[in-house]
Amino acid sequence: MRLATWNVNSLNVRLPHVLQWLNEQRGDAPIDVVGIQETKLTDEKFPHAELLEAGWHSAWHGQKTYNGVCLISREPMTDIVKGIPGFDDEQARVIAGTTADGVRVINAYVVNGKAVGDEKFDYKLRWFSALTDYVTETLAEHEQVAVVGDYNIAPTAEDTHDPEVWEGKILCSPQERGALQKLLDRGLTDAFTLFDAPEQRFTWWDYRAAGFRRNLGLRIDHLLLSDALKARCTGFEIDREPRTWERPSDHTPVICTFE
DNA sequence: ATGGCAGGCTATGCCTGA
Repeated sequence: MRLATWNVNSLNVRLPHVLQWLNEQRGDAPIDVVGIQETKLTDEKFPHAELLEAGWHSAWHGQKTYNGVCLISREPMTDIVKGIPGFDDEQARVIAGTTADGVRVINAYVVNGKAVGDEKFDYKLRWFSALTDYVTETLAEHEQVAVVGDYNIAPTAEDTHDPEVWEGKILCSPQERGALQKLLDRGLTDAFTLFDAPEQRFTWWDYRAAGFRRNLGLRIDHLLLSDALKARCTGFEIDREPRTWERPSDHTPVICTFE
């Protein structure tokens, strides 16, 4: 089984890339589920029919202009839950579902936060705390859990292209890293840490100033695994290829393989 | 040098992103 996460920065613009990428992954090791963030689509505009025609099932949770998440899968997912239960949120940032073989997948687009101390930063921390409680409840109900998505948090200084620029700033503050650690402490492992760190570890590059060419990146997209799922994990890959395509998303897909 | 680029919309400039 292969599970992926990808912030596509508008599914309207990026649907051809998503279909091309899913198609290229077919064969020996096809993608079973990909959690997508920043669809930027209202529910009525979600390209459900186009995906189905291409052989993919989907579940979506969208809003106008901003945010929006979905799960695209080879087999239909079940028990779809949208948003964080019990957390009143106008922003469509979370969707969860269970795969055919019983893996509970929570797909999240974590709040950016704008700047440390900004009111959006406070919302980010409140929101992440609610996500942490939700994950804790999910771990009590399911053995195999994956919490995937765009976390908008670079876990360590090594996950930034230039710590001089990033340390202490948004995405890299002690508060955000502490919140991520608290989530991990509930019983999850960052799949990236299961294998030798690749030379290229970033998952996002700034559109500006030739960020990709100059490798001005961050590692902010993650797949966090419960112990039972971690035991099945045989591979981790950041696929930089779609970032090289014409008119790409600023994020690139991250994939976990399971036996 | 604190911007650059990209997407979406109240659109022909502004907001958000990371």
